[in-house]
Amino acid sequence: MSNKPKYYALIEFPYPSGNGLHMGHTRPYTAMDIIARKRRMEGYDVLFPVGWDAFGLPTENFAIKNHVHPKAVTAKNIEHFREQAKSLLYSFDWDREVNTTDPDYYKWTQWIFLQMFKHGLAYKTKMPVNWCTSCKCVLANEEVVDGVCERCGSEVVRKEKSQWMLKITAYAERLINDLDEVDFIERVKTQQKNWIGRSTGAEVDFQLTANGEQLTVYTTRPDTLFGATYMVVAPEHEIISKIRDKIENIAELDAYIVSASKKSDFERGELNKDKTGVELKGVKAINPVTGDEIPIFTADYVLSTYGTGAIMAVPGHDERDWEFATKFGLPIVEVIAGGNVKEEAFSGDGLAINSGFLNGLRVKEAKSKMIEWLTSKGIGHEKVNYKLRDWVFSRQRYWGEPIPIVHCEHCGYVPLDESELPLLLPEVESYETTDTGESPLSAIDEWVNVKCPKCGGPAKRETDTMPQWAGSSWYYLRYMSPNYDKALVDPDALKYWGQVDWYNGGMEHTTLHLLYSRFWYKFLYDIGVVPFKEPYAKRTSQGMILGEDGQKMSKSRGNVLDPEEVIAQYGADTLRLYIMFIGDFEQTANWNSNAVKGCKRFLDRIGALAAKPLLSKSECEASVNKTIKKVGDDIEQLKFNTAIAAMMALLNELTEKGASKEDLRALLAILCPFAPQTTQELWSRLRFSGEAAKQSWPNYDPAKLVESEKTLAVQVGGKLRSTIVMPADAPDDDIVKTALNDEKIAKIAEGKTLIKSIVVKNKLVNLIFK
RNA sequence: GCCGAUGUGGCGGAAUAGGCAGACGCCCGGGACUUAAAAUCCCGUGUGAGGUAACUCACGUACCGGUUCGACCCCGGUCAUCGGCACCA
Repeated sequence: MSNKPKYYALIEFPYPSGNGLHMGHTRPYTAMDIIARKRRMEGYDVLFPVGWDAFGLPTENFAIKNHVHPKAVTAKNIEHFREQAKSLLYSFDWDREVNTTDPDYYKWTQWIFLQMFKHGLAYKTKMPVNWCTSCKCVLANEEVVDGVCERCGSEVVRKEKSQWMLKITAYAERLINDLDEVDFIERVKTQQKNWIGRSTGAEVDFQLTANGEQLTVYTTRPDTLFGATYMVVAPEHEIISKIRDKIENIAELDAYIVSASKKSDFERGELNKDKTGVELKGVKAINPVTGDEIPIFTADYVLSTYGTGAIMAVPGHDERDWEFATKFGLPIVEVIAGGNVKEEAFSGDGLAINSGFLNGLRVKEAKSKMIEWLTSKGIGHEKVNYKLRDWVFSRQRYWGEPIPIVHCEHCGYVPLDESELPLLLPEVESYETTDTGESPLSAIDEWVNVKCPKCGGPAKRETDTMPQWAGSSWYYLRYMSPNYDKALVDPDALKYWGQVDWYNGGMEHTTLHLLYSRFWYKFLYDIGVVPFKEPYAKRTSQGMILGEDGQKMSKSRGNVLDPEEVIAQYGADTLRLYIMFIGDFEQTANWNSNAVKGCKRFLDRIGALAAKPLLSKSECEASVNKTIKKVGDDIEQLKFNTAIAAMMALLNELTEKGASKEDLRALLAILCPFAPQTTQELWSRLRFSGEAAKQSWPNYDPAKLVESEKTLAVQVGGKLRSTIVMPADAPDDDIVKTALNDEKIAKIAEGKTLIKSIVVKNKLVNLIFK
């Protein structure tokens, strides 16, 4: 903590896998290292930390296979990562390392969980979950990709299990709205918004003809209520049991429900072209605006987890309802003019027809009028829904933070007293999940059986552990005061470091880590632990590095390139330069072994230049000045590739014209964040004082950016025909006159009259002849 | 299907407040140095045509069209590739 302005630059801390740091790490890490180094040169007090996201499955699986403790595996992997990071010359604050598996760390992860529990944001519930058949573990929705486990690629099935959940949905609205307050790149914002999936509509009650029951639906198109000709409920919907005695075809219905329950969410989605369903015969619903009795179906295209699990079907104006209605011969009523509902559903805008008091209104007006009407009659109201679901927070594995909850027969779920934290992960004989799908912790009787903290009666510990995302949801706070033991972060340190100023990380974490950690931070804000609404002021994202063949680097493809090999062959500076020069930082890029040489040559050529006799007076002052500005500006915009190109161009000019001491001093200073080793070596050889990395970032002189002479393009009819040299800011008339006198232009102009000329100051003149 | 990107030489990529397309690098060709090779240095390098030559002309930023004195850039449409979401009512 100093009087200098502070700057907090953050990378996503690595999972220390057995494979070590890979090429994918070097791009974002080098980028942020360059930012951090530049900030230091600019006089900031910089926090640029690193740590280890060390809980997780690969380590645990390795431990099971090789009969070693995950702790030992983790320690070994971390050591390897640390060495690699150092050999890449990353300027991390090595005295601030955090490790999510360290009890002094996970004590606070457990503490946050307890606060969530106390505030009703952590709850346990029986629900269908995603079960990975290979990991033998529950997965969050975000961890299921294309119906398979994100991590191991094995099949994911549905299973009923009692699970700890975190109520992220309670923060859905703020997680969307507060994106307006932060500087995140647009695609991150859009992706988070789409994932949260906010939609505005209405809930509407439909009376049933049986048992005095009613059915509430959610719809985004209340304006089409007059066209609702049937209803559909999800196979899991509770209404089925409530009116069971009135249903005439109960056997048929039960068979359908059983078959639906056997399908995974993914399978249900896969079969989306062919709609299936069964009518609940003997019971009807009443359309509240038409008074018509309409049939009720159950079909698995309606999801129990969204809205109310029931819909009003408007086949005229919803594609899925249209398909279902066509297959089952149900009436299709047109209530918005503009399409041909006999041919296909019409979901566009138009005027309401066949809709009583809505007739003649456009969709938007009709919506609000209908909501107004429903509200006044007490049978409906406006409603916002989200696609986001609550976060499944239990894992049936060993290598994670134990959940600090005890279950007592009398008192229910009872939180451990905070003084008992950390709840240590006990030693076990086997790390393998039990055959019943329980965590290995469940096998340790003396750990499981405890006294209830509330009533003292017999109770059992929770044996599930937290998912890997827990520790990473708040690690950036711990860096501010890694050894503080009275709270998760020292309030003074927090006050000093504030928000993360710049956080760069992968797009693949947009709907996982980035969303989760924003959620945790908002919760900590609500309970007064942190002072801002958002943890990260700025978020950027790098593109992927692919193999030489344009494919994702993977062992099975055999196209993996180890950073260590490149360092051994060319040195760390060359790797750093090339990974930045490879292309647009935000775009995917293919590795090219040949192109690496260019960066190596660049560094060698600077060395050669520095070894030559120096000029006493600079011949390239203007170019040096311009390059300082360009490199500085480009770094801020993550345009490292053009920053390097500009330095290469400057070197070409210096090589041609000769370099002065000051030319070299400036070039080495702006190159230093990219290639710290080479620049320091040359800095010493040139007997410059101090360290290259500790120089001030060079200033450029704005006055010297102005050139006294300009080369202007001369166009005829928009096509380049010649160039002329003019004093800067020459009057338009002079420019046109000079252009017309130009030999080439005069030739073209022969026998023609000039009818128009356009002059763009200091750039070009365009002449139109007739 | 929806959302978000992207499409430029042999290759990676530059250039958007609409103003000299191809910066920088790789590859490739020619030359110098060397007994030779590597390394290094110098020259050339978008395509086509013409000229002994300095050069000149035409074409050219996925495709079709438009706006403009002028379009890689803006507008309308089409195609392709990549990423995300996907029966979300």
